[in-house]
Amino acid sequence: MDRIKEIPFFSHLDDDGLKKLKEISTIKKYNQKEILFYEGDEPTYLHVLLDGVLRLYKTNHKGNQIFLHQFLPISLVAELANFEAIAYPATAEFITSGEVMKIDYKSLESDFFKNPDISFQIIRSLAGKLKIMSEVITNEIVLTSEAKIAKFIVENHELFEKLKNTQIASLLNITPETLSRTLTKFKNKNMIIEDEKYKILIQNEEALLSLYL
Amino acid sequence: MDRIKEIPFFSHLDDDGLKKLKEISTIKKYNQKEILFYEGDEPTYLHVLLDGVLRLYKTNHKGNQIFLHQFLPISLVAELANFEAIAYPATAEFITSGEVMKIDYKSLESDFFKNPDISFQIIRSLAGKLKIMSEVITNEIVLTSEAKIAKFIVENHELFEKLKNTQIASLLNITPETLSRTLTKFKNKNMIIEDEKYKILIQNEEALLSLYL
DNA sequence: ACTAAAATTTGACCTATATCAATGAAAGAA
DNA sequence: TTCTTTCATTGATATAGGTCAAATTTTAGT
Repeated sequence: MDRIKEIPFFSHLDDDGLKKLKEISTIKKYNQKEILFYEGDEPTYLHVLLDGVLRLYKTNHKGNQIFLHQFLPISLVAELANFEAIAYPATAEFITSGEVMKIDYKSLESDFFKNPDISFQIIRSLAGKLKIMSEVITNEIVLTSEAKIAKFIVENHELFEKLKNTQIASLLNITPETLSRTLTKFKNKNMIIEDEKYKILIQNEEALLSLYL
Repeated sequence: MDRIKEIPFFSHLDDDGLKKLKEISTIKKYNQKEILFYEGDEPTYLHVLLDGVLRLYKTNHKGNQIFLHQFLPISLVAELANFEAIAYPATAEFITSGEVMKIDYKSLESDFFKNPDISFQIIRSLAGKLKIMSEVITNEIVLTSEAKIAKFIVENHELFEKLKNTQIASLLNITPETLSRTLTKFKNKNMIIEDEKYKILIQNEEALLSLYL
């Protein structure tokens, strides 16, 4: 259980603090596709993702998943619901097997909030989440599909080698058809070329940038 | 300058803390339509809105404003940019005349973050902002226009008396035409009636709820 | 290597909502 | 009150992107 020390969030704790923390927390393993929490659930735990990839999404009126964010270890998960005493605003699903530390939030609040180091870590973590949300808003509300794709190519073109187009489409909350059509358009305009299979090379970065900046 | 004491954010400060705070802050008045900060600006101050109504919005590729939130006094504004050392992700414009306290953030950080009360207030404030962002995402990405309007009627029907339909449309990020057509539809389905001019009465709340829940 | 399943591409079509334009109603100024 | 500007309504049209379906290509399992 000395893994707690490796969590940046708690690395400043003294031995006494670590002991208390162990008392109010448990570690649990999850399989792929298992749900950590559902949109609407009441929060009792503060979750720290120790291992695996956790996907956060909302569901729209048609039942489609709207991708918000993917958590990689080690990170604090969905702390908003805890601090505001509201239900989780999104669903968290493991897309690989994984492991989380579940901390009883009520105990944490009373014991640890006096600790400035912890408070500061929480502030950083909340600010980080806010940044993610702000980016979600930019990507989903401000940008068109074409702009989203252009941005993704510029910022993550190496992912085209690693991910299927269906997966990329799902990260961008667009359909694979739209992604395919738009990539074809970009190729026809010589903005990108497909060097070898699934490897995209940017030919005209300015043109791509101009689509979203 | 004893107004600082009235700011919930700083109400727990002792006299010494208040004195320091005064040294690193100024109060400034703004006129209607003045801009507090633009999307993309680098933050140097932490802003506390003391008076007036401040609108936060992003601008899309066509130059349209996308409404995010309206701040009412007294509240801490746009703290994300400060904590994450990134540029402001949105523009803040006064829609009435107003007044803000501008606090030099760097000094605040070094002096006040050790204070657990302040840290806790900041955590609450960040969590509050996160909640707003989460609601923006729900409203803008998850809901259809019809659902947004139904939700607005259920939760804010009294605002129809106070605001023009163009203003409501802008709060919902839809066009006045869409709002008008949808209201007509709701009236035809006897979900709402327009009692007297601009006063909307809900006739069938269940039907409205079913459109967005 | 052979087959079944999954992913991609392309075309045809659909839908929600924006845009544009015209008309009428309300509000504010003279 | 009358005039002018703003606001609301309605119809016609445009458009981005989704849905459905079929053909083709790629990937994975045996």
